[in-house]
Amino acid sequence: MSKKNSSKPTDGELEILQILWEHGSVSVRFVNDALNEKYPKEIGYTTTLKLMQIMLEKGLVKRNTDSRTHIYSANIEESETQEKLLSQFVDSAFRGSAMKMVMQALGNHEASKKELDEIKALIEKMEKKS
Amino acid sequence: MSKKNSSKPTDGELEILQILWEHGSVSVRFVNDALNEKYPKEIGYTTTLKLMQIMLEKGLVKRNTDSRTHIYSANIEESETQEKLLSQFVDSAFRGSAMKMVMQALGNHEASKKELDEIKALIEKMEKKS
DNA sequence: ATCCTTTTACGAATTTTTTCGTAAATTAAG
DNA sequence: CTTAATTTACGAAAAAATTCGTAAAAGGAT
Repeated sequence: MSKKNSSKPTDGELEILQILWEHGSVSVRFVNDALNEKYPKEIGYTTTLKLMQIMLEKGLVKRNTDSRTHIYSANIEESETQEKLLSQFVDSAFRGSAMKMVMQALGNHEASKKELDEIKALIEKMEKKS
Repeated sequence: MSKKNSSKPTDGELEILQILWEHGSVSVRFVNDALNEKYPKEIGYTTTLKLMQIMLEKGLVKRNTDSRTHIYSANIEESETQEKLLSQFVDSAFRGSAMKMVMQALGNHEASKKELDEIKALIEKMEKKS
């Protein structure tokens, strides 16, 4: 039975999770480099390390300590996490109206024909269900 | 010229903004009552007051001090704020893929026929543009 | 006028999140 | 082997966000 942690990862934690989701199993050094590539403001190595150690305690990541450089990977699923974050975000920023948010997102985004087709397909599937 | 504040409102601030966007011009007491109605854990009156005073300094809200009970209202637009928050959220939680997020939102949400029709109309409009 | 309640202002305590300095351990280089 | 570089562990400082206690001011009730 998994203990559900209703508190969401902090911004910093989410940044690291993104890297882990994208790259799988990596060292602290790798994550720190990735962060510093992304941001102008240099982030200290021990800062990243500490954050990842905290995330380990919280169960957000797991690690392999066989070799000296510990190898970390995500311990929560990306899509599940996105689902939770999304619902909280819709509540906090769009007063619970997912549709309002979808409309805003669609309106602001330059969607490709393929993407629009996918959405249309999804909508048709939903219409059949009802 | 409006100074663009790229830092997003905190969770607490956003909660209060929601109430202001929904109800317009209201007192601190009103906001505090609304918050306490929403949450099990009682929030002290002065806590809400202080937060709103800070928001005033930041320019997130404005107030009318003609009468003793000051009347606050939002000083930033809901849709503009939503737009900013949405783009930041897509970046931080969906690695920038708005479409992935839209799909997730559509999939998880029980949409009414009317809502689906609106989206279809929006998609058609977007297809014409391209 | 006096008392009671509400509201504001202010400062500070608390909690959460982020950041980093330092030391010890391990590995790599010469 | 000795030195230098890398990594972990740990604690604590710094920064950001939240919470509240207290006092003074303003109104309302009797």
